[in-house]
Amino acid sequence: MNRSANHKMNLRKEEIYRVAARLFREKGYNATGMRDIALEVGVEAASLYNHIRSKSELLQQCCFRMAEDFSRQLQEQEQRPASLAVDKLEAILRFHIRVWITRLDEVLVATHEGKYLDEPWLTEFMQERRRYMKRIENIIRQGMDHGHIRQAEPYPIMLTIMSTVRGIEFWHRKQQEISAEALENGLVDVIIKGLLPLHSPLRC
Amino acid sequence: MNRSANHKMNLRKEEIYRVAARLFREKGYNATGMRDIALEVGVEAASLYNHIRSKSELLQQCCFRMAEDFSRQLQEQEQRPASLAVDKLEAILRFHIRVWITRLDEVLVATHEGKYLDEPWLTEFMQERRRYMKRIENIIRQGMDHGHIRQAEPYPIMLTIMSTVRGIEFWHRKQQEISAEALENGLVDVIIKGLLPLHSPLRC
DNA sequence: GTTTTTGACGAACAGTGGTTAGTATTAACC
DNA sequence: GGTTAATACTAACCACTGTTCGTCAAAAAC
Repeated sequence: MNRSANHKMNLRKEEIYRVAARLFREKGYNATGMRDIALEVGVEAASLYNHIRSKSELLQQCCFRMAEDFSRQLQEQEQRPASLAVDKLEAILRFHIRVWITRLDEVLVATHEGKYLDEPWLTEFMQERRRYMKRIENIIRQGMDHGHIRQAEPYPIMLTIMSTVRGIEFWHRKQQEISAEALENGLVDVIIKGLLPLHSPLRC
Repeated sequence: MNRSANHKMNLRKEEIYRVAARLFREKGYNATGMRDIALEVGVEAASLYNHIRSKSELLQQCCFRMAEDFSRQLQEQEQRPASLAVDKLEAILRFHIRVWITRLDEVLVATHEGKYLDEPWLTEFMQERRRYMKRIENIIRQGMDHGHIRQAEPYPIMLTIMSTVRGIEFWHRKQQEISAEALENGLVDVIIKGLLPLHSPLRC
């Protein structure tokens, strides 16, 4: 098999993967049948098995591709100087936001449908997520040690960074009445700068 | 049928509802069978239908009970003086957090499995959520008009208030290494006060 | 030009889903 | 104590699930 054939094969597999990710998001993993996927690919359900091993393999791809992309980005931030904790957190937050804006299907499947992974992938996936959260907590702690982040519980801050992006799901649904840039900057502002006005007695 | 019998009947129905909410959260709506629910209630699947009309009715209860509780709380806040926008938002946020801490099953089902509602409930449910978000946005705008909230896009702020609580799901899973009170106050702090330390040049 | 591989197909399987019908058992009411 | 209502049970139904099998046409390889 030459390179071109290999490429063509992966194209079809990739198409199935993309259709599956979209349907898994729209209808949920369990409510999406192989026949639904096949219909949108333009093929019979049985034919899908010439390209993939099983339905659960599609879910695994969704989850672990996202996990790897997130982990790789976090590693880049970890390698920057320790004094830039706030900048790291902002970069991490912006990366999260952009993924949720540009790759909503995959990231929502990984977030909402990951619990349907079979073992041992389920355990591996949840452990990886736990580790990821711990690494962000460490960066927050770093920032507090250097005095660049005010003293507070690192855990709720980490949860907020992880969870704020989920609102982007609603932004996709409505007619996107504000731009992607305004959304990103707005979300970063809320988390990084806070809600209160400059002259508030609570701020200074 | 006297009041005691009526009460007893509602007790059984309520038990089914509670079991269903827990299983819907743990395994998802579609992956939860009537036989699963029946097993935990201690009865055969067919017997459930002496108390409920259908599986989807259980989902409807989850979704619309939560919707009503949230809407009622929001109405209380809306009736307070307009000058207290920040206090309103804090109260709303604290209400959200407490619901996510004390009634995780129901609120997660409403949030994650609501899309499996049949029509016309699906449309009604999503419209109600849209309205709810608009009402919060209005409070934020109110605060900006009165100068109690710094000028910014109200939409991302609303999304953050709506979404931060989702991280509480992870807090439930782990051994709750911080208390519910510390979690609540920590989350409120991040949103209301922001991340940066007091002496940061970005704050003052 | 022949052989081999790829990929699509229709049919079918075994399991599971929510739900209903009919019946027996228990509890409440007069 | 007999009647009635409520609720439990067993059995079954039918639609649908992910997946496999054997077959066949087309494209790739030699």
